[in-house]
Amino acid sequence: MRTGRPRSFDRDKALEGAIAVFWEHGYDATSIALLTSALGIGAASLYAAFGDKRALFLESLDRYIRTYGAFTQRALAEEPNARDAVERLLREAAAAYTRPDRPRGCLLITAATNCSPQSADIAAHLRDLRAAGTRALEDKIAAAVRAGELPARTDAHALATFCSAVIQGMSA
Amino acid sequence: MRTGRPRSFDRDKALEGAIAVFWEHGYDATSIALLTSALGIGAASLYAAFGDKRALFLESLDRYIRTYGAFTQRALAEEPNARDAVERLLREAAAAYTRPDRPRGCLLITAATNCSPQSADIAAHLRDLRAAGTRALEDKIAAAVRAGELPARTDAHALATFCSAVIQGMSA
DNA sequence: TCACTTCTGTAACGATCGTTCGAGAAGTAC
DNA sequence: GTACTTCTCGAACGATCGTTACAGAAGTGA
Repeated sequence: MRTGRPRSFDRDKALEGAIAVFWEHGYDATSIALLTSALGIGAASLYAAFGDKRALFLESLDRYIRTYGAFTQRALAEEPNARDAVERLLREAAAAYTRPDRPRGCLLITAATNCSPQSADIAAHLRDLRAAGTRALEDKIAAAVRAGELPARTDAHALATFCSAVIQGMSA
Repeated sequence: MRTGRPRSFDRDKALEGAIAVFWEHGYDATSIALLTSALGIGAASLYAAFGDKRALFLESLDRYIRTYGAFTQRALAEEPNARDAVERLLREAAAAYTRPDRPRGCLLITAATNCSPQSADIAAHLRDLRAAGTRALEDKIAAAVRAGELPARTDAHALATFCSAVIQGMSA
């Protein structure tokens, strides 16, 4: 059994709250004071539970991708046809980014636009994640081209990039 | 003649430099220290010439719209056909947002995403400016529909919103 | 009960934020 | 020359940033 004074808050609920705050304000604009007041816990507790701000953001990001943002991977994995996958992707993105009970847009897209120079690594990390998503879409399209579902002259890279741009535009 | 010690720098050049810094880092992430080092001016001189940070940003924004961002209004004003206007808009936006000698994207779109709560009015102002641009596009499309250039059932609002989303996506 | 461990609230750290004050520099007007 | 106005440099303001030290609270194991 774990000894010592038990934590007075639910770590998972706090993480969920942190996701909401980061989602709404981005990384830089989310201060520790904002987090502590939103989550109702002291700064020391937050640091003891999650490390520093950067680690808390990365953990929030990881959970976000596996929950709120998972529809993108599901669309690509569950739809056998590439065209259906793209259509579902766009439809679900439009729905997900405008839900009234959640912050608007996509955490990956908006969290680190215009970040300060000292958090450039966070911005780079988010850029990599977005690029990975675009590449997954490109692979799906390229596979469909090889399978004959799409015209042979389809530029998979350009099409995937365009779809990502549309999604990023919807997010804003 | 204006008496007193003359200003040691070119106000217009400084404003141009401020546009570049705001364009690259956004509003919140642009600190006064960043501006003074980029422009080679002391903080007091900057305040004497432009007021405070907010006023400097608004003046930079005004000048940006009339120079770098003017292609949008030109496309709508100079192209008689709505379809040509939209095509030109998209092409010129793609070119303008990827010029290697300038920061990427659009200042209006990226400057105040994820801003801190105390600069929410700046974000609201930028939102209004973007909305005005979308409305101008919508008016152009609606006029084309009335003139018979586009199908009568065209949803001008939806189409204009979609084009704006694509442009905003290209900016990111 | 008593040691031990872990968490919590408070207060503070140095750094940076936007902004301003004061002394001196650099001009014009007389 | 002197008076006057304006700008420039450096230091400093209070506020906030992310982060941590410290003392006490609240548990477990004996």
